[in-house]
Amino acid sequence: MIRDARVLQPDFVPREVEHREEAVDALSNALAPVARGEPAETALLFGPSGAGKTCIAQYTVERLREEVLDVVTQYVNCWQNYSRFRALYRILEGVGRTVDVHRQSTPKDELLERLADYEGPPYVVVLDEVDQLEDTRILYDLYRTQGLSMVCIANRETDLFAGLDDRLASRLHSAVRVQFDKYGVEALTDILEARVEWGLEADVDREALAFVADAAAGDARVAIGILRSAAREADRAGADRLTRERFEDAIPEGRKAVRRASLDRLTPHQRTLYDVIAECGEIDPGELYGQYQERVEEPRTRRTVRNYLAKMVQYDLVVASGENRGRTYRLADGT
DNA sequence: GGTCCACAGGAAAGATAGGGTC
DNA sequence: GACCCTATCTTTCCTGTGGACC
Repeated sequence: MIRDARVLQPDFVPREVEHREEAVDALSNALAPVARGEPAETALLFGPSGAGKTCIAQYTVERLREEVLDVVTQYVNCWQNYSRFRALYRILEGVGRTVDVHRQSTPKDELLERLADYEGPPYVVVLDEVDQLEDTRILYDLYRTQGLSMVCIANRETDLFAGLDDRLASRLHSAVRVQFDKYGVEALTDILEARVEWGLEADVDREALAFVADAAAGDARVAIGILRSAAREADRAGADRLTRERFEDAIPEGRKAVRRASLDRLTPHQRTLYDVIAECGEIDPGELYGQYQERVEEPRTRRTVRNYLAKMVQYDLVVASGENRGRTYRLADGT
């Protein structure tokens, strides 16, 4: 059943992309000056989760590496590397300048100096989930770094620009923008069909894949998660055919897998808050804090809990509605 | 209208952990 | 091993906002 499991992984970058030719062209054009040894234009990729932003960025950068001999690239997930220090560390890692950098004892200004001293080939940095950066001043520092080009990925343009100072915002307004919309059922079906062709030895009809695409509501991560879950179950059962029924059974697990990836990033205290909200449906902050206090041995202060909740809202796990005394929390749709 | 209260979120200080240096 | 430095997390203090109540 499963010939190549890699193509069913969420971070797989295909050799050919489906239905995103315009985005690939726009990004390729922005990066084209690199081939002449010049810095590329800054590119901003916006769109909802599962719309293919990360995949297209990595695909385009990979094609660039095929065409240009002297180019260095690095992918930085700003969700995981949200502090200025971590993000800079990852960027320096891309050019091999972290040999004697110690995570706890090297001032971040020194990291910046090292980056400024970089004199190698053009360097393209993909900053994924850039709106998660704690300190967006790093973008200004990168913008000013000679020979370094940025591809910034975020869900919404307003989320990114809300956190920027005026100086940087005005510079980024001239950057190349690529907007991604959710995939339609047809497009998502094509993507699934290609994955089946590359990675599975199975009989799957297009109608069943269209059913999966519809269930995923335009989110490629969810669609591929459902496909992966169904393929795994069929493999275990020794089946050689993926039917609509099997996909129907795989939908909860496929969705759960995507959600699990987000929940795994929560600390135990954050997870307790998430569980309380999950059980109560919609809850006000006072009640939420009370229940949280009862469930953990050493509860954090209210202020820290507010920080946790703000982070979970940023992660799209929780939705905060209303202001001040009218504030309530509930789980985000689909979680 | 004035007061109280619950809440959000910024700023600064404190606590902690990890690594380097002597 | 003691001390220093730094990043990160947490707490404390504070201000602003808006609903409820008198």
